[in-house]
Formats: sequence, C-alpha cells, structure tokens
Amino acid sequence: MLDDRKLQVLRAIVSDYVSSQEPVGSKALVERHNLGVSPATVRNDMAVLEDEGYITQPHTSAGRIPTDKGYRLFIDRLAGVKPLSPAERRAISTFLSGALDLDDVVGRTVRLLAQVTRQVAIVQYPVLSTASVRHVELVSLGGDRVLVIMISSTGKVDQRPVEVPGITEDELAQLRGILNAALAGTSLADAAAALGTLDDQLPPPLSAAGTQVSSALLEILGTSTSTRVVVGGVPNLTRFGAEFETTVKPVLEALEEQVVLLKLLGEAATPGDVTVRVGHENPYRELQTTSLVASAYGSDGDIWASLGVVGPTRMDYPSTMASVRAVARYVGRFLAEG
Amino acid sequence: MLDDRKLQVLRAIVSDYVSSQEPVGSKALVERHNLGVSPATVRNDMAVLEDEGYITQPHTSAGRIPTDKGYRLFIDRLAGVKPLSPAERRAISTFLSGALDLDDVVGRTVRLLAQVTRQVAIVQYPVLSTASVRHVELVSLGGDRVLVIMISSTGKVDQRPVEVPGITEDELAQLRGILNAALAGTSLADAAAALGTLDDQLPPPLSAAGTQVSSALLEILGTSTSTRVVVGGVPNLTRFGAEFETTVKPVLEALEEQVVLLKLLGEAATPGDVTVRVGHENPYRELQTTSLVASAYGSDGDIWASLGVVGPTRMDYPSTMASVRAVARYVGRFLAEG
DNA sequence: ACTGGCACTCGACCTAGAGGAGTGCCAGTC
DNA sequence: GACTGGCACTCCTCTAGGTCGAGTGCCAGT
Repeated sequence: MLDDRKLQVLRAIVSDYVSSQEPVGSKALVERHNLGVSPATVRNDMAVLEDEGYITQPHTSAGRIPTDKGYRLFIDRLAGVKPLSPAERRAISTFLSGALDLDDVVGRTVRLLAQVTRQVAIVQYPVLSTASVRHVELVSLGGDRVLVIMISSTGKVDQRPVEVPGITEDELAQLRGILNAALAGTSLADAAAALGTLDDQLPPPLSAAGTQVSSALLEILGTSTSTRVVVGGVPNLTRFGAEFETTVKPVLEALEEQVVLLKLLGEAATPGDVTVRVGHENPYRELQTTSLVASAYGSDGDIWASLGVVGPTRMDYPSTMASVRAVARYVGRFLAEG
Repeated sequence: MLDDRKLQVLRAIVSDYVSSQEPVGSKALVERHNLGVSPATVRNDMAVLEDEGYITQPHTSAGRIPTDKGYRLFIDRLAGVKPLSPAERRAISTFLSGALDLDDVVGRTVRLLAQVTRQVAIVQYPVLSTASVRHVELVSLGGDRVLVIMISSTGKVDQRPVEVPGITEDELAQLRGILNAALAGTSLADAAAALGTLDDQLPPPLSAAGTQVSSALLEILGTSTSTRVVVGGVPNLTRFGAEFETTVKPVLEALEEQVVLLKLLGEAATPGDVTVRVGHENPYRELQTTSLVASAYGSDGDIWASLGVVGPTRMDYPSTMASVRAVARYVGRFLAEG
C-alpha cells in the first residue's frame, strides 16, 4: 500500500513542515530532498497519503501538512534516532553533579530537560515502591504541638504537625523509640500495616498521643505515594506565540492541574522506552492540539517515576525523544548511585 | 493646574479603558459618566491632561488611553478603595482553614490570590528575622552518610546530607545533644555565630563530624534567609492573548527568574500598605509593560515576606489592590496565630 | 468658562484585482 | 504500468483604492 517512496515523501513532509511551519508543496519537496522523481509523481504519492489520512490540506490549493496519524507513522517507522550533540551530552552528564538533595536533583533535571528540548518540561518526584522508612522523628514545637517527621530511603523528608495535649519530653522519646523500632526499614507499603497493629501495643500513657501521631504518619505515607510534579521551561512557550490558542493556552492550563500532569506522566511506563502521545491520542481534551514526549526513569526495571515534555504536535520528534530518553537514563543512574 | 473636573475626567478614562481596552473618546465619556458638561469641554480638559503627560493618543483622531504617569496619579489620588464582595471575603477567610503545614499555607495562598485577582500571583515564603531554631536532628542514612535536619520556629524543615566517615550511633546522639543545647531557641542570625564557637568545644572524637555537620547547618541557615517564591494562576495570562508580546511573554520570562521575583517582592516594604509599580516604574526591563501590585505580610510591624500579583498595566487597580491587601492581612494573621 | 459647529485626520473595514503557489487530471513517453 | 510535462483551475495572499465614522482641534458665540 505504502511503498518506500511514499514513506520517504511523508518523512520529507514532516521534516520540512516541522522546520518551516508552513504547508509543503510537491515542488519544494523534490528540490530540497533529492527524491529522483518529478513533482507530478510526488503529487500522486501525496494524493494517496492524503487518502490514507496521513497528511491533509489546510485548503484546496495549498501544500500538505501531516496529520496526527502522519506523525504517528513517522515516529513509529521513519524517525531515525538523532544522536545528541556533544554539547548536549556534556550538559546532561554534568548538570546533576553537585546536587544537594532530592529537591535539588528534581529541580536541576527539569531545568536541564527544558533547556535541551526547548520545550516545557515536567518531572515527577520519584516514588519508589520499594522505598522504605529510614527514620521517624518527633519534635516538640512547644505548647501541645508536636512535629512528626518521616524520612524515607530516597532522602525525602515529610512532616506534619499534630496536637498532643500534655505530653512530656520523656514520653515523646519513648514513643519515638517504639515507632522507629516498628517502622524503620519497613517498606512504605508495609509501614501503614505496621502502624495499625502498633496502636494496641502502646502503654496507656502513650496511647492518645500514639493515635494522633499514627494518623499523621498515615497521611504522610499517603502523600508520598501520590507524588508531586515540577514544571520548568514555561518561557519556551513564547516561541509559539503565533499558535497561542492551540499551544500556549492549553499547555498553561494543563500545567496548573497537577492531577492531569500526574496521570499523563503515569502512563509513560517502561524506562528506557520513550512514549509519545500525538494530538488526539492524548486522553485530555485540552492537550489534544499538543504532543507529549515522556519516559519513565528508574534503574534495573525498577520504575521510580516519569518525566517528559509538552509541546506543539509540530515538534522535532527525533531530537526531543533522544533528549528525553537520555535525561531519563541519566537521572535514573544518578539516583541509583546517590 | 489640574482642577477637580480634570481629575474626574482622568478617573473616567482610566476606568473605561480598563474595562474596554479601547481608547476612550470625549463623547462616550460624557455619556457613560454624567459629567454635566459638553464633549467639547471634556476635549479641552483632555488636551491639558495630554500636555501634562497623563494620557496619550495611540494615533491622531483616536480616543485617549492613560499613560503610566496617568495610572500613577489615578492610584495615588483617585482610586477609592473598592470594597471586596461578600464572596471574596468568604473565599479569603476560609481558604486557609485546614492548612496542614507551611508549604500548604503558601500553596493555598497563591491559589487564592490568583483566583480573586484573576492575575498571576506570587507568594514569597516567610522569612522571620526573629525566627529561631526549634530543633536540630541528625539521622544516620546508613553507610557513612548522615542527614542533618533543622526545624525552625516557623515550622520550616530543611535538610542536607553529609558524609561522616565512621561515626557511631552513640556519637551521633552525643553530637545531637550538644547541637541542640547550643542552638535550640537561638535566632537564625545568632545560630551561625553559635556554630562558629562550637567547633572548638567539641571533644576530639566528634570534631571531624562536627565540622561537617556545622557546614551543612550553615548552608541551611543561608538558604533559609534567602527564601523561595511560589507562583500560581499562570493560566490567567491566557486572558491577555491579544497582548502576547507586552504581557504574556514578559511575565512568563520573569516568572522563571526566581531572583528577579524575589527582588521585586522584596521592595514591597510595609505590611498593610500595598505597593504598586506601574510599567516603567518597574526596575526590570522585561516587566516595564506590566504592573506589579504587592504587599508585605506579617504581624505587628514584623515583616515576614511579601506577596503580590503581576498583570498588564491596564488592570483594575482598586479591586486588585484591595484583594492583595486583604489576602496579605489574612495570611499574616493566620501565621501569627500558628 | 463653557458650548455648538465645523473642517479635518486617520484607522477600521470593505471590495476588487493581480500574482502565485499548488493542485488534479490527462495525454504522452519510456 | 509507472512516470512525466503540460494545462486549467483553485484559492490564498497581498496591494490599492474608497467609504465610513469616531474622534479631534479650533473658533466664534453665548
């Protein structure tokens, strides 16, 4: 159905359109890519490609532009992996050195990704299903207030204040000891269960406080599995001022919805493999005029989280995919070591 | 020089232009605001206002639009305080109830501010110059790594990992005790000094570890005085799609520059008093086509930090200023209560 | 000091026409 | 049968000209 040359024509249309943002005609095509055939032949091929739904005409006597389906075919079968430039390689491999803590790693990653792809970047905080509780700390805030702090093996620190009327420092220390004995080293998933059985075993003077602290810890455990997301490179959207309605506006709106972003990224499953959602393939209506390029990151098949970029469907997929993959790999490796 | 009626004319021009975004002419003015004089008279007044630089014409034979100087006069002398709507009052006074921790308070505040002003909101994390160290915690991360955690009286928790070869749990506990004895309760400013004198007093086995931990704490102290900002309501920019170059683009660019934002907000000094920077009054070139409405928040003259909104110079100053002031006051009060 | 009247300016909007890029189709060639 | 050159056609883009009307500045009159 689609012979080699037709595919080549499609590839040429995509690549020309991506760089010029203008419908591309048969004549320009044969001139810029030496296809070895006449414009008339290309026109015939284009007619077939249009019949099949890979390209379309904005109006009767204009050139062709790729449809979402066309981009999809391009990505699946035509896009060679574009090697990263040495500068990009260098940027990626030095960007994380000297990172201080998890916040810093995520922050640097999002800036890096935005910089190399020149798109809006999204990075999800890592959730390690095999992460464990490193330590629980209770700190008196004066009065009846106590700050409950949980440190996980990924280095993430969460806290919640609770009201615990009339507890003494000694009791606090005692409770701290019990909690750490029960929780330290358990996985986040098991920790919730461990907390449940703990309540009964507390000596009476501690039981009221224990209940308060337990529920705070449960909240913390809950929020550390449904994780946050960080966004960067928003000013890159200004490049697409002309496509305000189709690109700038939907992306800005989607970015404010953490839930949407999380779901989007959540579907980018296997690390090392880059997932692309082109236009209408996207489950979220506002983003159906844009594309998402995402990848999970982690190490040894252990998925931690996802990262990616959002941009107009008209984007340079080979480069973007290469960059996203490289950054995902690098961050995964970095976190595995650190 | 400018009699009462001329001021009234200016006020009418500002308010009409803000709502219509179109140059306003003499006839429309007398019709919409019953000025009691003829269009010709208004024209004479407008000629004077233009001579003085308060208004300008986009082109000959068009209506007038306010200049930055005109807005400034409007704000200083003409803008009555627009009372908040009951709905806004309610939104403001309920938005923070149930806030969990400092992050949550700041997050809710920025969303609230964006919602009521329908502009892009910026909230600086509170820095309390009189804040003190509540507690220092050292947690072994396994191997030679130790996590240094500092909790301040505002409820802010910061952490840094450090390398401390071959330290035992006992030594860690000892060091923790010494640190808390020396630091707990001291102001953040004094804490740095206290750390300096501490190093000498440590028993030899702890001195190496002490140095590492001290420098981590100093870093933490450094970053908690130069604080972060949080941004929200960016999708509100889509309302100004027509003014892409003058509003959307500069704001997006400025938002990515934390430093710029901090400096901007830092100049909004006294709490309760709203600072407005109109267009060219703004020290940052990119933002000279936009206005900033900001206020410090805190309690009892104790400034904690600032918050505000950025939008086009053509904005509804009375409402925006009222909202910013109300939110700043409310957040200040909320934080003071704990 | 204000007003009505008037000539004038100039952008917004419409229309018409030229130019041109690009197409589809068809008859002809290898 | 696949490719090509040629040709008529479409329809966007750009320009030029013309009308319309909101708005102005100025001046003479009250």
